[in-house]
Amino acid sequence: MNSLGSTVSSEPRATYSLDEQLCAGCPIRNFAFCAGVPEKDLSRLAIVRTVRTFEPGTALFEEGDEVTHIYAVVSGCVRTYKMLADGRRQIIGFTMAGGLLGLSFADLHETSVEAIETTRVCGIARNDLMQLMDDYHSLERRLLFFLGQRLSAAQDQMLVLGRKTPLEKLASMLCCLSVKMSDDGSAQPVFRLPMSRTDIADYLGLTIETVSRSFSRLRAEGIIDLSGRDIVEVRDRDRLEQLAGKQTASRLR
Amino acid sequence: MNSLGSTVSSEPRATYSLDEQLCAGCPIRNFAFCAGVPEKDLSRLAIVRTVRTFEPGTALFEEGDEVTHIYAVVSGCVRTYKMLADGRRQIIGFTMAGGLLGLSFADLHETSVEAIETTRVCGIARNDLMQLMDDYHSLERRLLFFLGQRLSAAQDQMLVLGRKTPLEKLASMLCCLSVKMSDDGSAQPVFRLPMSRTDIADYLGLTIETVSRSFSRLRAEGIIDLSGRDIVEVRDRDRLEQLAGKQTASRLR
DNA sequence: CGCCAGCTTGAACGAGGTCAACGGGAGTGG
DNA sequence: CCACTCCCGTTGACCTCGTTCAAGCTGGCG
Repeated sequence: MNSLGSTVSSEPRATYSLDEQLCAGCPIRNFAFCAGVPEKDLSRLAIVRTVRTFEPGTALFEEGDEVTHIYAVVSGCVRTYKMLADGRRQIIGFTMAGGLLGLSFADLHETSVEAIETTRVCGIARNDLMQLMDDYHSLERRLLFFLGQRLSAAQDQMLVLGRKTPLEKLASMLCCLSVKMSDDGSAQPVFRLPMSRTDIADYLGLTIETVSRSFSRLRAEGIIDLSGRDIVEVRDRDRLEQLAGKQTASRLR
Repeated sequence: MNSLGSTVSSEPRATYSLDEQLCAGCPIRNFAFCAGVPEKDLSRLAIVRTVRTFEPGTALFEEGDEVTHIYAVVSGCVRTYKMLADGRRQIIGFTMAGGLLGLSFADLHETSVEAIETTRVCGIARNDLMQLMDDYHSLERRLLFFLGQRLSAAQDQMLVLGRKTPLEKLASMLCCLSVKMSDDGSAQPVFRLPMSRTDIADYLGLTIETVSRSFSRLRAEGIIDLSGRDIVEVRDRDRLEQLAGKQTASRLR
C-alpha cells in the first residue's frame, strides 16, 4: 500500500494525537460542521474532540459497528461503501477535508468507511455532540444543512447510477471531483484522483474495464488528458459538463 | 387517469381547504415532522399550515421552481424524480402518508414531485417553518432525524441501482413497499402497488419490459402472487428478503 | 361491444460485462 | 544498477444480460 507498510485490513492502524493544536487554528475550522460552535466556546470543543490518523486501506468503522463518534475529515480522503453478501460493493461517496462522517440516528453504522489516503479525522463522541447540539442551536442548524447537502448529492448520484451511460457517469464524477479536490471550492482544470479505478467502478456501478475504456474515450475525444493514472486535466469543460448532463430537462425549458 | 378527468400536466389542479380540522385531529399528527411541535402549541401550527389536494399526475413542484413551502403527505402517494435533457427519468423515491417533501436549503428545488394517486398534503411556508424551528428545538431535532432517515434510504437505493440484478432490485423494492404501504409500519403480506410499471422501471433503473419479466419470474417461482396488476401477495418472505440482499456482508460475519 | 392505455411476452440486438493477455511503474533483491 | 516481481491499469475478443422492437393481451370505460 505505502511505505509505512500498511496492508488492507479492517484493523484501524491509528495514531492518537493527544496534544493537537487548538481548534482555533484548525484548517477546516470554517468549513466543517464544527463551524456551528461559536468562536468563544471553541475550547469546549477542543476538550471533547480527538484527532486520529488512518493509513490507506484501514477502516474508520464498519457496517454493523456501534455508532460511538462522528467525524470530520481534516485531511486526506475516505470511501464510504456498502457490501452485498457475495462481495459486490457499492461506494456511496468519497469524503474530503471538511466533510462529515458517521452522523446517524441508528445505533449501528449502516455503511463502512475506509481511508483511501493517509487521512486525519477529528472525532467527537456522540453523547458530547448531542450535548453540544442542545447548547448551540447554530451547530444543530449546521448539521441539518450538511445532511441536506448530502441528501442532495445522493439524489444526484441516483440519477447517475440509474439512468446514465458509462461515459456520462465518468463525466459526472470528474465534474464533481474537479470541484471537490480543489481547496477553494472552485472547479480546477487539473486535479488528482485519490481513488483507484476499482473504487471508481464501484462508485459508478461499472466494472474496472468499462471505467478504463471510458477514460480512454474521453481522452481520445480531447475532453480530458491524463498524466500517469491519477492526474486529470480537463481540456474541454463545456463538453464534459454536457456529457455529465449538468443541464437537466427542466432548466432547459 | 381517473374519473375526475385529470390529465398528465404540470398545472397543479389543487383544491384549497380553508377550514380543515385542527392539527390535533390530524391522522399523521404523531408520525409527520410536525410531531416536533408540542401539543399545547398546535394552534400556532394550525394557523400557518395549508392543506391542498392534488389529483393523479399533477405536480406539487418541479425542479427549478423556487422553494416556498415544505409539505407533509397526509394521504395518497407521490413520486419524486429527476430528468435528463433527453427525457430519461430517475425516480428518487415514493412518499406516502407521514412523509416529508421539499425540505431544501437551496433556493430552487432540485427534484420534481408529482401525485401518483389523489394526494392530500399539508404545506408550511419556509419562513414559517424557520420561525417554528427557532422556537421549538424538538422540531428541528425531528427534521434532522427525518433527513437522516432519508439519507439512509438513499444510500440503500444506491446499492440497489449500482450493484443489484433486476430480480434483486424488484425484490428490494417489494420488501420496502410491504412496510411502507402498511398503516402500522409492519411488513404486510398483501399490499397494493400505487405506482405504474413505468414508475417502477424509472425507480429501479430498468425498462418496463424488464420489470414485467421480473414480476413474472417472482410469480413463477412462487415468491409472490399478483391479483390484477397492483395487488401483491408475498408468499415466501424469506426468499424475497434473501433475493433483496437484506443480509449485507458485514452482518453475516 | 369496441377502444385504448397499460401490461405481458417473444425475438433480435447491442452495450457493457467477462475473460484473457499485455503493459508499465514502483518496490525488491541480487 | 539492473532484472525481477507484483500490482494496477489498459486493451482486445467474446458473450451475456438487459434493452429494443414488435406483437398480443387485459381490463376499464365510453
